[in-house]
Amino acid sequence: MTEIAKTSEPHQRTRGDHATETAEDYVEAIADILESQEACRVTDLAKRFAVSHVTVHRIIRRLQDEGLVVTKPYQPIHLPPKGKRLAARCRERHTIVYRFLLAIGVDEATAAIDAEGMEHHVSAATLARFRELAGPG
Amino acid sequence: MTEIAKTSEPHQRTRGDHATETAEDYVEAIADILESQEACRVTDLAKRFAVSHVTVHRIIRRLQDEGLVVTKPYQPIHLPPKGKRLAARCRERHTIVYRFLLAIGVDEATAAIDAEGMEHHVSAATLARFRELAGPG
DNA sequence: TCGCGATTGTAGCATTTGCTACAGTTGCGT
DNA sequence: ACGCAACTGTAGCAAATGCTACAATCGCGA
Repeated sequence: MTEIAKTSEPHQRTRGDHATETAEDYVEAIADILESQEACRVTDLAKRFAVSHVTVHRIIRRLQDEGLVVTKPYQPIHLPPKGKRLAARCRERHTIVYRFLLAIGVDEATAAIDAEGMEHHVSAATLARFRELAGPG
Repeated sequence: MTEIAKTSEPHQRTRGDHATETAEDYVEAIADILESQEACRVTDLAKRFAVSHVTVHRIIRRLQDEGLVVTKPYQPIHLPPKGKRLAARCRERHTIVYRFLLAIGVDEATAAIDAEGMEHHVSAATLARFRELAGPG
């Protein structure tokens, strides 16, 4: 019973959602860091996410497998075109959500925190409405 | 390096966020089900979340440890006062987010989906603004 | 009352994401 | 040229959330 898992790779649907969020967060962070520094290292991300360097290392390795980032042992992390595109999309979405929250009267600190969590759950349709209501940027 | 994990229980911060979301989702779902049926069973939740009954069983056991739900072997699931309070809070928040999305012009189907994901990331301050902008319910 | 289907519970495994502890690299200063 | 500190990588563990497969329980109909 339960009639689930009709597809070949079972539990990948829900897991996938979270994995996607992680990928987006990391790629976005890497793009951010690469704007203020010449190189992005595992340690930078570990500080950013308040996580051990080991966790970052493993996630980066997975992102590399997915073609979203590029690294070599003991070398900084780069974004290939695919990663840059994703970063740009995430960045834009994040900005829209953030500006929208400000526009409806949420204070900056709260808007920053909420945008961080909300952005991954805002559909294209909702984002479009947010964009309009956020007013001119 | 990494200077994290100063507290006694390390990786509980981030994990905790997700665990909280799960708890809220389940308690909310139980409250929902108990409104349309006289009893809420593991199977009902498994269908609701499109997950195996085993996964539900384990989560319910954890929620029971936290005092959010009450169950006995082979018996339906109930909500103690603590669980009912949490459910009420979640429900209200969910409703506000949903009504808000409708108010800004998002279609019902999309609003339902987005509200589901967004609700866990909306702070009290943002929720207050949402409530005002959602208009009279 | 007996049995069979549905529900619930248990065992065991995989994956993700945390961690600590330790090992390997790199690079800079002496 | 050497060594130490910082950074990176590896090994191994815990917990959460998925799964399948199998066992146990319940309840209803024959």
